[in-house]
Amino acid sequence: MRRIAERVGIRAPSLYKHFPDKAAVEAGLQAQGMVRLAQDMEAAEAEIGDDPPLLVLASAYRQHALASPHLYRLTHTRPLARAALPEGLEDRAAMPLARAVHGDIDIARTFWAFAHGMVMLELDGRFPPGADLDAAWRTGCEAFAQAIRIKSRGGSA
Amino acid sequence: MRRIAERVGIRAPSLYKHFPDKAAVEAGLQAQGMVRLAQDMEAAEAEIGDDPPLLVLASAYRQHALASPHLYRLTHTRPLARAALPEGLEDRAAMPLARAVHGDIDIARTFWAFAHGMVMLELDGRFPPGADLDAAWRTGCEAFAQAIRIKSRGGSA
DNA sequence: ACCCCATAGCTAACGGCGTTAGCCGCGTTG
DNA sequence: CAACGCGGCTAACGCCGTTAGCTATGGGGT
Repeated sequence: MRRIAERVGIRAPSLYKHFPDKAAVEAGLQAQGMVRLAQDMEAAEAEIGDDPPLLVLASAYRQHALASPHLYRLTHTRPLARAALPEGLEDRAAMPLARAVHGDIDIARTFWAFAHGMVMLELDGRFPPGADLDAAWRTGCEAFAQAIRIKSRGGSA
Repeated sequence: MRRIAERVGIRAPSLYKHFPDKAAVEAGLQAQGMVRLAQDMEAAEAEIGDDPPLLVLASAYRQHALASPHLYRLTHTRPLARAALPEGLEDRAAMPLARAVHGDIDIARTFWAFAHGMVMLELDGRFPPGADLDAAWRTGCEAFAQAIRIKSRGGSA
């Protein structure tokens, strides 16, 4: 809080004239993080073209997280302060993935967990130094793409 | 540190006669967390039988994390203090999964990320209240099992 | 047998954290 | 023109990890 205050040219206690406590500041930053995620995912979706959709979304997700790791952590590694979130934002951020998996909620959640896990392990420096993370991302995306194909065998073409 | 000391019937500064600092205590706990993980994964591997290996390992992993969430966090959400780790322990914990994926390192890493992501999202209360997590776990395990089958089509039977 | 010193406890205190209490000046509003 | 509230400020509280420095106890060497 003191450091945030300093960046704004203010003393720490004055922050409490604008936010009730640290948690509220974090909630505001979470909202910002969700907005940026939604924007980045929508931008990625628009650029899918003929590439594998999951791989495009996954690459964008990874880049999103690595570009501002602190904000990513703040946004995604604690309970989401939904009360302080613009209405519909959470869904908006999830829609590009939901469309890519043809609305299959289990695959969506599973793929989300995969991407979040990959990102967190990378941010936390958990992979061995030489690990080929691009290959791992590719492998994961292909596995889920295959799962979608199988699941929709009886639903569409 | 004061709370740990109290549990041992000691004052906080006396802890520093046994550990150089808080990070060293955490490293010790990380080592304990890794030992338990290795034990739990080995136990799961022994009970695979005719069940899907990935699903058995995944269930054990999830149970392991949910059984002591604080220790799981401490062990797996920060850089691993490898220097303070018994030699070979990290590999030992990874072996059951490595065997289940027939040594495919990319699938192993990917599956690990999936499991870690699922666990972290659950621990952080990130899933919507009614979410069917068992179904998500099942879906993920099946997707990776399928990926293994495809990959080994040219290698073994 | 005795001395010595390492071990392992203690209290006091430091700087940093989030936070609260209380003060003050300025600008807007009735 | 007075009143009030908004948004700054300082001082201080209780928590945190950590350090300095004191002390008692107990095992080993002469």
